Amino acid sequence: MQTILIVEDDKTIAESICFILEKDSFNCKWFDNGNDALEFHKDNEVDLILLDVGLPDMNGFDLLRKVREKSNLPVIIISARDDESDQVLGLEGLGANAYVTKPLSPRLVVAHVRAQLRMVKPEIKSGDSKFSINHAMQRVVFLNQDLTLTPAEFKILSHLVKNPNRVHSREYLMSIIWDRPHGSDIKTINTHIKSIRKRLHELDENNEYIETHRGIGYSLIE
Amino acid sequence: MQTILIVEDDKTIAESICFILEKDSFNCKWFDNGNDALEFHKDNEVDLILLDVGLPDMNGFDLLRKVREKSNLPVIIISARDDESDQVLGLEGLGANAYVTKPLSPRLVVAHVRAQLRMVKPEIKSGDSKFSINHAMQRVVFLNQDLTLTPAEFKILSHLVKNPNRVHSREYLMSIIWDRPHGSDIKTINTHIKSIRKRLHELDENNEYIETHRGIGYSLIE
DNA sequence: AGTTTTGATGAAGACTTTATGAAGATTCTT
DNA sequence: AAGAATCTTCATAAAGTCTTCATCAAAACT
Repeated sequence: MQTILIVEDDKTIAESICFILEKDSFNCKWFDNGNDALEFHKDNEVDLILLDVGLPDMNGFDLLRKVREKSNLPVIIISARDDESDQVLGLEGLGANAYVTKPLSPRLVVAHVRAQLRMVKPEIKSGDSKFSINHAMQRVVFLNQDLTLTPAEFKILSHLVKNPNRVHSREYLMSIIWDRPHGSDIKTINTHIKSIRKRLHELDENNEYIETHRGIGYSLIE
Repeated sequence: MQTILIVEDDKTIAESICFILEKDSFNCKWFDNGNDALEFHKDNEVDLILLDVGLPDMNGFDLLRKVREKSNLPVIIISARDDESDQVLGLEGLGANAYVTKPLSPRLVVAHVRAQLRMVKPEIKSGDSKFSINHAMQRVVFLNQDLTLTPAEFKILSHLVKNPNRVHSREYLMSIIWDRPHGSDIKTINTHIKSIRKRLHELDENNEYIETHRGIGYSLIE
């Protein structure tokens, strides 16, 4: 589970953000002042900091500066001031990753949190799928191994990986392979699926990941 | 140099952002519509997209969705609407990385760009590559030996060395050889790759360092 | 159970993409 | 301007991929 550190002196705001974050199964740790937050950060593993720059004991920017001396974990600044030079200072000068201005909705804050964490640990799907996509190499990663696929196979499998647990018709999978209409036999898909399955079996004998849905199409089971 | 793609139909805004970005030594590419931008993204290496969601030909969100099918590069949304649900949709639903609302100052945009790219960068090369680049001499060092390359070969190979383990399309490799568009046959790249491979083989018989990705391009394996 | 429909499988052939060697065109040097 | 180096094109060979087809197996239907 990922830990979010929230540094915010307004208890109401902090609580509502924490509430949503925890509902989203984050571990949320709240501090109402910079020094305590810094202390916690020193000894604990933190994945992201939500930082109100208007703190009583310490300027939020100072806190950010101190954090940045030790780590470059994502920091989202919360500010009551919609001041441009503040934003530029925070983002560029001190290395914050995002800047949200009050009034803020907790839902939006969570969206920002997710957006940041997505970058640090890309491709975390709901649940921990055995599949992920290596865009840079045009490969599908299966059980931490790169699968070498033909272009058509890659197009099909990556689409299944992106949309698991739902049935995709052969017609639709055909349309993924070709940019423009192509008068090929629909059964071609069967053969492609066959070779994808074969490659998957080479890495994992036991399981059936691609399920056939009679009369409809195929789906990938997570 | 990093390439920023800016998709924005307001010429004034686009130009002022481009101006600052280029002064900051980014390579900035502007499109006033989604389709052209998508086309460019297909064949070129883009490091970040600045996306106005209010486009004439295509909803910006659709563009983002299409981009996300192929890559997970950072996307910053520019929007005239300060609408919370739009922001949440962009950030969470479609995987944008930041959301900036108009009116915007170019300086702030650049700050956001830097903040995003800072996160992606940690592709620090582990120093144990068999390749390195001697810029001063315009040479690639391979197994501690200087490789004599022609200008075109140097441009291609040094780019592969700088960005190993990812596929580079022939179109993109072409654009590296020539500064401005050049109506040459795309297959020219095959010939250059051939001669680079030949030179590498002269120093190391056994291994295949440049991998062919059918229908896509080439990559250098570390 | 027998028939029909649908999918799986393996292999052949068509087709597409890439590699290769060499020739022609271009550019650079002297 | 001649010669050398480089870049591009071309034809052909080789490799890889896609599609089709025939056959078998499995499920659904009577």
